[in-house]
Amino acid sequence: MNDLEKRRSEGRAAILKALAHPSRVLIVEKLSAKPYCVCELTAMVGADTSTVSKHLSILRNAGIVSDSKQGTSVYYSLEAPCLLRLLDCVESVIQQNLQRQLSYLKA
Amino acid sequence: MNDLEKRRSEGRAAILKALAHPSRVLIVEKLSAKPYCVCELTAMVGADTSTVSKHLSILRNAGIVSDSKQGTSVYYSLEAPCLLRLLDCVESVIQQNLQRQLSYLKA
DNA sequence: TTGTTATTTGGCAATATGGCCAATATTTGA
DNA sequence: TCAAATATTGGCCATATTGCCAAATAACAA
Repeated sequence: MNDLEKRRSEGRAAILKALAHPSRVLIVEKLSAKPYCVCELTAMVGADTSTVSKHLSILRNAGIVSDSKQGTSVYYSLEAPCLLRLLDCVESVIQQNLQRQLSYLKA
Repeated sequence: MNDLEKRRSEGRAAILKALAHPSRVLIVEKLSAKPYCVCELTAMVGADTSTVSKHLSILRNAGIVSDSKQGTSVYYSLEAPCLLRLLDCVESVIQQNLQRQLSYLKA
């Protein structure tokens, strides 16, 4: 792995890592419909506000979401629209795995 | 987050987690061209054989790659073709972040 | 059988991640 | 100004991840 490849892989892995948590996946899916504030997302995720806030800051640092303050609330929006197709691909891997398991059961 | 949503997010995050490591991203990119054995991938990644073997087992457990033994070697192949488009999306997020940083510099 | 090559597995130490609580802004409205 | 509501940050602990070494396993050839 040369230096260029190494930096490329590290950059890509960093984005994937930012997505790779159940709560963060859920947040991205919810934000694909419309922006939500932290308190709304907190209710959806079902964790402490501070925990959700930290998840959001991870997504923001990765450039996946953006925030804008309105009154005392902070609203988050999805920045990268292609992420939904990305999740579709992930879903197809899951479906393929299920198919495989089914065919093992039959055999 | 109800139970269905919870399980869905966990499943998707598990796949993303399997991808979210520089060496594993590199492996997926290399395997998109053609299958390689562990020793070839070990050379590409530049880590201990045992380390690469463990990375491959993580990818295999996620259904992202499959393996087939040929002699004393084990060849790994990419199972999910859409993963390349997934990486393209990740790349576009990176490019978008760069654009943003550039426009900050200009301002 | 014995040795060689290729791979996997177990074990361990270092580091990273995740979650809650408590403390600290920040904005708004009484 | 003071209190209330919303978010973020710091601290701490439990758990997970990663990478190397050493040991075990598997296939093959002499």
